[in-house]
Amino acid sequence: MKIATWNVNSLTARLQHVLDWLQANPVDVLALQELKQTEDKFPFMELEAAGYNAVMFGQKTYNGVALLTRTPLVAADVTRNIPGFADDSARVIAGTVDAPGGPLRVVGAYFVNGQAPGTDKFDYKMTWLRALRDWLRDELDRHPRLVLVGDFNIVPEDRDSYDPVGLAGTILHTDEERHHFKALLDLGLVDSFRLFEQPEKSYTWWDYRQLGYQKNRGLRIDHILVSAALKGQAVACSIDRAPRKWPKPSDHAPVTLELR
DNA sequence: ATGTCGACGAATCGTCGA
Repeated sequence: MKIATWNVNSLTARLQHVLDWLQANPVDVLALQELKQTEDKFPFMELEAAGYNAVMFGQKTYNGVALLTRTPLVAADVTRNIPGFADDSARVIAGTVDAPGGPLRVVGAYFVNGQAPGTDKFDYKMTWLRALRDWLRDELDRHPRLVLVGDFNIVPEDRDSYDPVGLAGTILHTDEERHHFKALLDLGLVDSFRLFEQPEKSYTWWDYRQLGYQKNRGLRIDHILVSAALKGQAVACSIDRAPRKWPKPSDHAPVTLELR
């Protein structure tokens, strides 16, 4: 069973990339972020023709998340955003899929970027991260078999940044953000990418500017965290850089986890 | 290199967010 996550930077602009990638990589679940579209624009038909069911939570211009699945989700328990946390942004969608070993809870999220420390947006990021952790604590009680996937907008460790010294203390690299990432691990979640040997300088995002991809000036900010109950079933986790080389790419690459 | 990309509203570019 394979679960993937991809920030597509507008599904309107990237639908063909998603369809092409799914054809080559027929994962069981694909979580998408930054759809930048409302539900009436969402390509349900095209995805269905490609063999995928979809649930989405969108808004105009910004944010927006979806879960694409080869088999329909348990419809009754799809959750949009963090329950009890008032939020103008569409950032979270969670659902349950049937999987070997029992139902699997998939939480797809587009974490707040936060702009820069000291700004209102950074404060919102901290508040949102606290609310996410508090909700996930309960969610893990209800669903011990859980994966948290998406664009975390957090560089967990120095080795996940092309310039950890020059960028120390800047957005995505602050101690406060890393503290929140660790707080998720303290819930029993594990960064599945680090369960396996990985190439040096593995990143999931590269700035469009300054030949960021060509120079591998990237960050690893897209993650797949697995609950303790699932950790033993993880077989592989990898970043697929291929679509980052296609014409008009998303600035993010997809990440895929394989569970046995 | 503020050095790109995408969406939007209003104009055929400026602004915002990432």
